[in-house]
Amino acid sequence: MSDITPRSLRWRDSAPVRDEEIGRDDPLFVRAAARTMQVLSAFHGAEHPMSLSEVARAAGLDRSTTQRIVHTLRQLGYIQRDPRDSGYVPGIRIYDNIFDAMRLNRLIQPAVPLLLDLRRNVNERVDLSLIDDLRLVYAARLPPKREVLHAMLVGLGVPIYCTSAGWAVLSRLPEDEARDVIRRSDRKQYTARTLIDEEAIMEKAAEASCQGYVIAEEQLLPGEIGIGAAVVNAEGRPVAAINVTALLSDWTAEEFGRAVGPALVQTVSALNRR
Amino acid sequence: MSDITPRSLRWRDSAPVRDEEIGRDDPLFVRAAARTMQVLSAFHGAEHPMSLSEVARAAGLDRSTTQRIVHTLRQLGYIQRDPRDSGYVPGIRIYDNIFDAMRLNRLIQPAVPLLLDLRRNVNERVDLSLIDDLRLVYAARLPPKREVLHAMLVGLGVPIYCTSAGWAVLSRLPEDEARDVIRRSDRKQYTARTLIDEEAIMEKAAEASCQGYVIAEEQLLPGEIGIGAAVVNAEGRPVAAINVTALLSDWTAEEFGRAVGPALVQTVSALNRR
DNA sequence: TATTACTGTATCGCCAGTCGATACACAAGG
DNA sequence: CCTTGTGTATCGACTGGCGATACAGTAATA
Repeated sequence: MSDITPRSLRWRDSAPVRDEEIGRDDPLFVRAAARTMQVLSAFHGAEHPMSLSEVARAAGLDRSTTQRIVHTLRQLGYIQRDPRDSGYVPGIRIYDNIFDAMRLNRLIQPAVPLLLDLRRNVNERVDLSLIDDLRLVYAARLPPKREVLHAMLVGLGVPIYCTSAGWAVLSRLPEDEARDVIRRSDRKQYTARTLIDEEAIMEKAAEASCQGYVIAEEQLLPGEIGIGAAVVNAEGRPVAAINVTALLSDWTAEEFGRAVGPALVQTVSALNRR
Repeated sequence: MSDITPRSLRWRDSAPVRDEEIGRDDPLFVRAAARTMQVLSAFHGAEHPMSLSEVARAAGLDRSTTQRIVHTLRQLGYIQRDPRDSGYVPGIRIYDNIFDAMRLNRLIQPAVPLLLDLRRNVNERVDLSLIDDLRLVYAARLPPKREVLHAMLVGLGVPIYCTSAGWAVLSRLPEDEARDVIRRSDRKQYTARTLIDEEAIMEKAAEASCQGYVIAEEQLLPGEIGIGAAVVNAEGRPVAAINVTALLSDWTAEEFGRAVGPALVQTVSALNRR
């Protein structure tokens, strides 16, 4: 079974609903809702449609409980049976939620035309991502004219510690928070050049801080070069990031920075503080 | 507040979780899960970030209950507060679910390269949509070179009764089911030319049935022309649809059909019965 | 043909957990 | 001042969900 993303591109470190989060000492915390979402998020990183027991295991719930919740979610359209291979998969109803999320997101709406402008200028892949603790989640993704497969990876999460956009985000955080993010990341060595040393990463953040953007070479995928900048809100806190990605075979880092950097900074500053 | 979709493009007939669905006579139906999803789907068609009371009203739940569920979903990242305007909006965690849904969908994976091929041939917007009862939900959407805004409307639902893709879907259903879908649709007159008569719609379906594709002119938006074909599974039931959309100013219906039809049929048949 | 290990599905009693009433602090607008 | 909206918190009554337990089917062992 092929996948819409190459194997190397599937990061599993998206944060699932953790078991410990349930049963917390919070009178307002309704466990049933958490259980429901645990079931829904049981599909994280799954390779195949999942059987009931697999869902239960992934959700950390009893098989009986899982059964009833799955049954309910199925009736509501949030879970379906896979038509061929037997097993459960997320249902179409989910798509409604993502559409609502994008529609109500104050950042995405004004960003789209600006991203299109940027793409027109630089003619490489342009991404807008939102920040989720340790990772960036693609919210919009414009492929370059030269089409690659990644047309629709909205929802994919990439780590902050080893991406250009992530470094740009770090540069806008107070130092202690930035270091905290880095430390809590499980720094995997995706390529030989992936930075995992805290100081090295902070140095990249510093670079982003003074230039407004920062370039990452081969951090997640060999042969890939990225340039990223962070979007901040009215309080100056980072809320999103934009990055442009290209192939190292087409650019040197210096050329890439000179060609794309200014346009990127301009796009980001148009979105800042809104 | 601008929106990522023009006002005329926001169909509200996406099916929310209905109140009647809760409290049904089903011992396996867990109400708490339904309540949770009612809260999550309360954002359907919302124009602004919603206050607690608005969420409660939209979800059809008590304010207290809503409060606790929102509280929980917020801790889990499925709901956030809008940073500027006060109010709740769907959280980033939602994006994980959509990504899982797409990744585990057996149809989307093999479809992407085929859609790219098709787009390369016809050079107009190409959509893949999944069927959700009365509507089609965009699952992949490839904009044409000539960029329009609609870069990322994954998750948008459009009605079946008045779209080319929808007619193609109808053509693959048994007649009684097709008529049932049409009757249950609340047939709105989007444009002057929108078909709302059952027989007229069935005729379009018949056209789709013999040609393999069908053309729709100005059904949802003035000036828009679309051509659609349905994808069927091994049992011959429709599971998805592909449509190509262009501007009436660029094509006559006949030209459009001759130019795009064969390529579309070929793409669809490559996806059929898998 | 048993045996085992999976599926998905169904039933039911007990008691944990949720509902919803009720209340409070605060802000905006008349 | 009152009124009407926020968001948040507390708590007792009672319901509704948990999870043990069971069963039919299927597929891959022996």
